[in-house]
Formats: sequence, structure tokens, C-alpha cells
Amino acid sequence: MMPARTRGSGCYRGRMGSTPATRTSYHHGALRQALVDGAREILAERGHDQFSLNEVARRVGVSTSAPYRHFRSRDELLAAVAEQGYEVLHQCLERAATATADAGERLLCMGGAYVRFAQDHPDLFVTMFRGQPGLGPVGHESFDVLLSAVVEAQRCAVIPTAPSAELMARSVWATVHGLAVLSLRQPHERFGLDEPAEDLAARTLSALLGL
Amino acid sequence: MMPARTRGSGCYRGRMGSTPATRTSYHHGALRQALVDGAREILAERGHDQFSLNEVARRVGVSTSAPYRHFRSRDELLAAVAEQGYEVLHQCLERAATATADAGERLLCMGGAYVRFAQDHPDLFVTMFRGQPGLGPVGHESFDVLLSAVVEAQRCAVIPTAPSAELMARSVWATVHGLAVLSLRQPHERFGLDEPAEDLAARTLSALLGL
DNA sequence: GCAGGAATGTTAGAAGCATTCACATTGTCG
DNA sequence: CGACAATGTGAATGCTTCTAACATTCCTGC
Repeated sequence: MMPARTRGSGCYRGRMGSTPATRTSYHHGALRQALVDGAREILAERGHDQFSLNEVARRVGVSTSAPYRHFRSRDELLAAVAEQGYEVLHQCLERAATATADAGERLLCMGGAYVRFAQDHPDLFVTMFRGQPGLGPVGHESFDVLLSAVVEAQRCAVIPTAPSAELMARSVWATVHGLAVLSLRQPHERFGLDEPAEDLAARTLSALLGL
Repeated sequence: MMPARTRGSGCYRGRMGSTPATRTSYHHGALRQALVDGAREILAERGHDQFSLNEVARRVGVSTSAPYRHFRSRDELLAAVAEQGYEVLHQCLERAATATADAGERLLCMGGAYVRFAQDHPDLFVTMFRGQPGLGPVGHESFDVLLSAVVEAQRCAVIPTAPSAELMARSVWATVHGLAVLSLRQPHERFGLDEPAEDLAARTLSALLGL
């Protein structure tokens, strides 16, 4: 009944908000992505410890067992969120990488983009680094973007060539990662100074790389 | 009945292992600490996602509601674990700080101690940085140890005095924290090189501080 | 020493969550 | 059009956290 079946994907006309969405057809149409989005909402609102798969289902307007048609487990949904996070991060890094022609400044921009990503999308950032260890394939792509920038900077001799590019990239990643984590945790605890985290990243990276 | 009541604390004669401990008296005697220890065991074995307060209680050999006499909630037990972590970290940092007289080398030792702490006690480390934001009071003490070392190194002019000591300490903390996190997550993924994380820390900090 | 309250532990149970299974509805393809 | 795959539902299981009423033990003031 109800001739509303806009062919699979897209026939979902619930509200974006947090009220239990109303559906017009038996099938949702785009449940998988809706679940990921709903999960992100809840993660952003209540944090990981309060996260509940049942609540995601309720919010999306579907029975609590429906998610299992798309994800084997609650953790797999969170993994999908993390994967989306790696994609967004990858885009942020690539945008930063192409923002400037100077190889040294490029590294600073990328560091800033990393911490800004963490602050703009804490739900994604926390999810990415909470689950099981290991980068997804897209995580490796993100690292490659950084690695290329380091290689290029070494080629231009704007940073020392002393440790290998991989080691140096790892140091850079670790540094900005630490900055991102701590900036999320202790907003400005103890340091009244509210230097934007990206500035702090640029300063720290400058020192680290001898720029 | 049963004249075994070695006066409160200490009358607990369960095994250290993971089998449900047997108790001889009604009262446990040192339940609070036993719960923290049990929690650490489970965290080390199964990780945070599998952590269950009920299981801690079972393992310690006590009913599932007994923990609530000592902790208002499951999270409060985890907070106690985190607090213990900050104490251990503090000791590690102080030991490293007094290991050498050279102000510059001291900073490297402390960085190494930080990542070694994370690797030796991942249960504590993860718990400390998983819960609600903010350092406990003991966390601040740990930071103060680092801050003092930076101040001293600046006084000896072995590191630049350019950014304030607080900012520099924050950079150092962030850097070693990032190294610790990533070393726990990607053991040696992608880098066949298995440079001990402490060496990586020393190298990275040397570059950061211009040592 | 002993009464009685403060600590501490127990049992039973409410409410919520993850997961599964049998079943219902719908899209799709021959 | 008719079967089959995909997708969603309802009910049930066994876990979890947490509360409430009750039991035992410690300890303190008399």
C-alpha cells in the first residue's frame, strides 16, 4: 500500500532531527547510511560511553534488530563510522597539501588541518582511535599523503634529511596526534592561554622540523 | 563463627588468579583495592570494550552489587584505575627526572619514561585517557614534574627559551603522548623498523628541542 | 562487655542493551 | 507473474548497570 516507493534509495522521508523518524514504506531505503549518521549524532551528543545501538535504531525509526541486516555487530557500525572518519581526514589533508606551494609550509598546514579535523569532528576522531588497533586502508592513504609531503620537503632540503622520511613522517604524525588528543581533552585547562590548537601545531612542527 | 578475622584489612585469602576467589569471612577486608586490581586485570586481558563491572565482582569473589559500596558507578571504578595510573606515571617521571644531572638529557629520559609507561601499563594508560576529560590532581603533579624539567633546561640554556616554559612543556607532552598512543595502536604496522618507542621518543624530542 | 549504629556484603529485581531467530514485506529478475 | 533475495519486524535470551531491602560484622560509647 501507499504508492511511495521512489525506487530503493531515497524513499526515506524522516526528519533530520532526533525525533523518531516516520517512514512511509516498509523498507527504509538508505538505512545503512542513516545508521552511520545517527551513530555520529549520538556520539557527538553523548559520547562513546553512552552510545547504544538500540538508540541509533530508535532514532532512525527502525526496529532494534534492523541494523543487523547491514552490520554484523555494533562494533562494525562503529568501524563504519571510523572508516568515514578516515575518508574525511584524508580529504582534509589533501586539501591542506595543495593549499600552498612551499614544501615546508605545506607540512605546517597539514599539521594544522589534522588538529582542526579533530576539533571539528570529535565524534569521528575519537571513534577512529578507540576501536581495534590498526589503520584501515583509507588510514594508510592518509598517511601516504603526509609521507609524500615529507619526502618532497626533504627533496627541497627545507627540512633535515637525517632520519628517513618514514621515521620523520611518523614523528610528525605522532606529534600532531598528541596535540589533537590533548586539545580535545584539556580544552584550556591549566593554560589560560587559548592559543588555537592549529597555531600550537604550527609552532610545534616548526621546532620539530627545524623550519 | 570461624575465628578468622585478622582485623579488617588483610583477611582476604583468595587467589591472585582469575578463578572466583573464595572468602572465609563475610566481609572482604580490602574490597576496594581488590576491585581496582581486578579491573586492571580485565582491562589488560580483554580491553575496555569487554570490560564489565559484574565480571570484576565475580572475579574478586563478591556479589555483583558489592562494588557499589565502594564506587558510585562503574565509571567511578574506572576513574579510580585512572587515578592509580596517574600515580604510577608520576613515579615513573620522577624516577626519570632524577636519573641524570644533565638538564637536556633529563627531558629525553622523561619522554622515554612516558612511552615506556604506556607500553608497560596499557591498561592504565588507556583508562587515563579514555574517560572524561581533565587531568586528576595527580595528573597535574605529573605535568608539574615535566614543567620543572623544562624550566630548568631553559635556565641552563640547553633548550631555546623562545616559547614560554608552559607552552614548551605542553608541546613536549603532546609529542610523547602521540608517540605513546600510536606505538600502542600500530605496533609496527607499516614500519618494519622496530625501533624501541623510547628511542623514537628521544630522537623526536631531540629534534623538537634542538638538542 | 555490650548495645546499637555505621560499614560492608547479599539477594532479588527493574530497566536497558546486544544479539538471534522465525516471520513479514518488498524489490527484482527470469 | 512468480520465486527468490533483500530488508525490516517482534519476540525472546542472556548479558549488563544499578537500586532497594535485608543480613552480617565492625566499632564505639557507655
